[in-house]
Amino acid sequence: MTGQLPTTRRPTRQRTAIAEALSHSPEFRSAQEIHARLAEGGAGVGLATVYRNLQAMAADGEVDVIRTEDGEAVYRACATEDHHHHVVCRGCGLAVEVTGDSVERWAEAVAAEHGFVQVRHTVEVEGLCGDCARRR
Amino acid sequence: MTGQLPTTRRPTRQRTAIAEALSHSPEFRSAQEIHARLAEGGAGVGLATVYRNLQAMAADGEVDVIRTEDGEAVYRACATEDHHHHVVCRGCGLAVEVTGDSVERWAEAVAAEHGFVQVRHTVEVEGLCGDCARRR
DNA sequence: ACAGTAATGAGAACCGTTGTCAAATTCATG
DNA sequence: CATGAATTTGACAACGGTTCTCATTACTGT
Repeated sequence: MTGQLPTTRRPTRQRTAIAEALSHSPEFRSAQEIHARLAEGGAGVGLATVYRNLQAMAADGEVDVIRTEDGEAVYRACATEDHHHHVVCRGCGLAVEVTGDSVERWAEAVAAEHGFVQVRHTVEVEGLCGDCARRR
Repeated sequence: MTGQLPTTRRPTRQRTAIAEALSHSPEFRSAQEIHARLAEGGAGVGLATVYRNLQAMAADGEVDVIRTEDGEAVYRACATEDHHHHVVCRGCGLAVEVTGDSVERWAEAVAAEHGFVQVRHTVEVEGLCGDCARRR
């Protein structure tokens, strides 16, 4: 069920710069942050271009996207190419990648049980990370 | 006893209407949807008021908030009693309630594994129900 | 009833994101 | 290398959800 679509992407200076910038940061970055970083780095890239490419990369599974608490989309180079989820701290925003075969199976099974096909699922786990919990 | 923070909330027609509308829907609703529903229901409530109250309710833990894939905030009355999830058909909207102890345990375990506490989770499973699948 | 204070509503302001479209870049060919 | 077709880019406008502003209205305790 892996689906590398026939993606026809042309390698451009901008696209490379964006991927590069992203790969150098272990943290999640917003499109605006990347745009700013590229701007001050001399190699300016249009804001719209940054958005477009990040979206495309996310669609291709090259990067992870999550929404911050205030709805901003933030991206990060994928640590694993596989399908996975995140556990997000509602205190500091720390996000940890986790995989969970059991959830995948459960989702698939419970959907099939009711005759559903082409199943997709969204799982969000949030809590307080150790540091934030201690800090309260 | 833990408690009701000294929240000085005044009971108003608007606030009640919002809570009411929310409690009648098992699904997550956006502020705009609630605003629209109240509007056509005769008892109009200002959009800003809907936003303010939903935020307040969320802050007080009366309702759950999650962000849709496109960044919109959606709210749902807290199901303190029967915690369950839904499998929603993206064709016709059919929603089936399902429970899943395995998911609950997985979420708890995976969070604890990374030192997270006060864990909450949201799980949404979507696909095409049998009818819709056949119809394509 | 009355004053004090929280809540409301209409609309403007915000801000992240997406759309527009002409100009620039890339690729495949001749 | 020249050329043309198809992508991609970028500046800026437009969008949409959310928040802010502030005058007006509705509760509350006395």
